[in-house]
Amino acid sequence: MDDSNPRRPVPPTTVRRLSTYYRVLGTVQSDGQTSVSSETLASLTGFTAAQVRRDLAYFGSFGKRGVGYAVSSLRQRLAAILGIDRGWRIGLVGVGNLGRALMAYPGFNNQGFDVVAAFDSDADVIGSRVNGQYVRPVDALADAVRGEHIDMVIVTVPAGAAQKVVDQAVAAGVRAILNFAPTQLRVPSHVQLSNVDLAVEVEYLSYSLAE
Amino acid sequence: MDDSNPRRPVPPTTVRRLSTYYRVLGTVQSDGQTSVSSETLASLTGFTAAQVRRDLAYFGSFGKRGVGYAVSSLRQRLAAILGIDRGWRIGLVGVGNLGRALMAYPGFNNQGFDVVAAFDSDADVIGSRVNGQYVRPVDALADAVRGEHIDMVIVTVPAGAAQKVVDQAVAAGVRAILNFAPTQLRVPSHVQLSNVDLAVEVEYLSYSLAE
DNA sequence: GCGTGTGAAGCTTTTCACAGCA
DNA sequence: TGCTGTGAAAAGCTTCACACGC
Repeated sequence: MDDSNPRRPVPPTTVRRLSTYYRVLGTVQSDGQTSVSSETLASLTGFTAAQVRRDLAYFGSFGKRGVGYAVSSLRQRLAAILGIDRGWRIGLVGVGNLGRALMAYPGFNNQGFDVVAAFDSDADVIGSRVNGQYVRPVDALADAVRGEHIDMVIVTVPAGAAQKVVDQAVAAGVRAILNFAPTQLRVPSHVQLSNVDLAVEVEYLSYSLAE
Repeated sequence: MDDSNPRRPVPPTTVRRLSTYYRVLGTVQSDGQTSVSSETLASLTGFTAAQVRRDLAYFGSFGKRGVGYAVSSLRQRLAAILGIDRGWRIGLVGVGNLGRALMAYPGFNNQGFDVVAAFDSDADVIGSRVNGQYVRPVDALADAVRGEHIDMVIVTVPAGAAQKVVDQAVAAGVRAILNFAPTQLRVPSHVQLSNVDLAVEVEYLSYSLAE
């Protein structure tokens, strides 16, 4: 079969790895390779070859036995599966250092994601231009979500301000929230929420060192 | 038992959650609560009560049946378990927006982690002061790791520059690397490596929306 | 021959459900 | 009574190992 619609439930761990396959396929492609084996993808990503094959097989039979995977078509497939070929419209709230870093991140504004609006509460920042966007006041968020069809909001405000931002975005009909504030957010079940906690991995390393 | 030394192997997932318990216990403590139940910790973190109890039980019997966990002593315990009471000395390489965001992150430079040195390759940034640190040239990294006993290096440079930075840090004897560059790094097995890929979660959300 | 795709086994992690203690 | 700590069961994920097709 070579359908992109999974017949079996796809583990979240698999989806997160797809993102990495997509990235390294870009570099493999730049290197002029047209075919790549699960073994090679494994060594480029740090996962195992069995994981690579299993992960891809959730979505179809993309490889050729005895050969490997066709780089360019696999990459396109992954883009379709991940939905990064859909031009999601993203609003970013909180244009501090982290917000700016994300707006400039290669593979964010670049590959598939359009940060189409940026918001902040700081009068000194509002009206300034960051990465091609004029920063608007946070109060303008709800109208922008509605009027400019924003699908996803990235939250890079301080923890204390995050829930209010999210409530406004949700009320205005946003479909997904990516939260970088170190706080637990409440959203209705029809809104997708993902959290990135920048402290978790340092503390994990700290634990590993301390053991 | 109430030893902090686990008798059974601790799942990595548990360690990552400890970090979140530690954070929310801070807010519980500020609220003046002295005791907290697994149910409450669950609702504050988004995990389940069973997970909370199981996670903590890996390290001892910290709770009182019928009551809950003593907030302040549990928090101290977690700090000891995670090793964030040890004052790890951290060097940060790449003082772009992401690097600056991390240096200013509440609960980084604050709670247990000291960014004691910052490095960059940009002549315009070198010598400037960021979050209390004078930015030094990347060439000074190895000497600093050796002479100033840096335990951990945070890498926030572009992907293409990351491996070289890591090689220098490793050669100079660093024990752990936290990598934010979207690339697979090679380190010897005695060096702990963790990766944070900022694109993974957006793409995960994108997948969820696309389904 | 080679490398994918996949049953089956093995391992990890979560959830259940309740005994036991404050 | 209320809530922890934990065996046991269930679910989820990874690894093994090999049949299959290029």
